[in-house]
Amino acid sequence: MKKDELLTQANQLCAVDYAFKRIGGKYKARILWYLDMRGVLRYGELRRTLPDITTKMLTQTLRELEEDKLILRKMYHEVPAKVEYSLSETGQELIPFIAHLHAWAKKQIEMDALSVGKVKDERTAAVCKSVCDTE
Amino acid sequence: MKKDELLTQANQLCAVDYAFKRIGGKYKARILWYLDMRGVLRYGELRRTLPDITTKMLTQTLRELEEDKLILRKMYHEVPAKVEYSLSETGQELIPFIAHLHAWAKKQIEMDALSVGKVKDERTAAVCKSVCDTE
DNA sequence: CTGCATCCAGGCGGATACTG
DNA sequence: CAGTATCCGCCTGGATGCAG
Repeated sequence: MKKDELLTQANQLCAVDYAFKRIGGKYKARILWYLDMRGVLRYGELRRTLPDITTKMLTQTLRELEEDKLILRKMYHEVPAKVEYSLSETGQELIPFIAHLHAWAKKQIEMDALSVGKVKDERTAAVCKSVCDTE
Repeated sequence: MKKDELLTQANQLCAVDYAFKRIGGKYKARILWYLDMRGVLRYGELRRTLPDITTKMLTQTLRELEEDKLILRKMYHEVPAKVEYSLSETGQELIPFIAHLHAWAKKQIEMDALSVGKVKDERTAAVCKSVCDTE
């Protein structure tokens, strides 16, 4: 959802609602998080970092983040094409909150694993950890 | 989505993704936020606080939050019925992050209003403000 | 390499009516 | 008062193929 569409109905929305419309969705927070951790990323790097994303969703999500001015897009007119994405200043303001959420989630996942006794495959978990939880 | 369903696929998920699955959706964050601001709330009070919610979504969302142990549910076997909802300890740990998000969103909304020059209806905005942004 | 176009399924959430 | 039950539209997101 675009920012100006949101504004037209801003009256009936509260701030928390507004925020979730801008950074909600299946991939937005993760992309912001990765961009903060790794700095500047190319399209293909992002795609490899999110193994479950399709090109359609990656492009669409990046466009929305760009229109909302949360990320910066830099094109190089070369052959083959090259595009770099990075966090904007506004986007960086969101990192502390994603970090807090991330810390909370990690703790929860560990507690869940203990109490329920699942998550056996430690190797797979380690892969996810290396991709997602690098600090 | 329930917690145990999440755990079965936890290996392929990263922490940020996990968190958004638990507090994402259209109403979850707002409900947690209101419960923190107002303490204990009854079903009907919650419904009035979220003017745009239907009983189906309110019940469903409350059930999911309860199963995820983010809120507490206390029933009184009286006539007429009475049920009270409040934050659990785990739920309270999420408040700082929602607060941060809320502050960010408020700032963004003001900036958007200035730059785009919309949001004319101040009375309606005031209503939302009184309901959503009470501190 | 970095996308866009098209088609399609599933599920989130809405509307309405009914109940202990 | 605090929900259930049912039906249904829409929109998110997936799969595939094509293009500059």
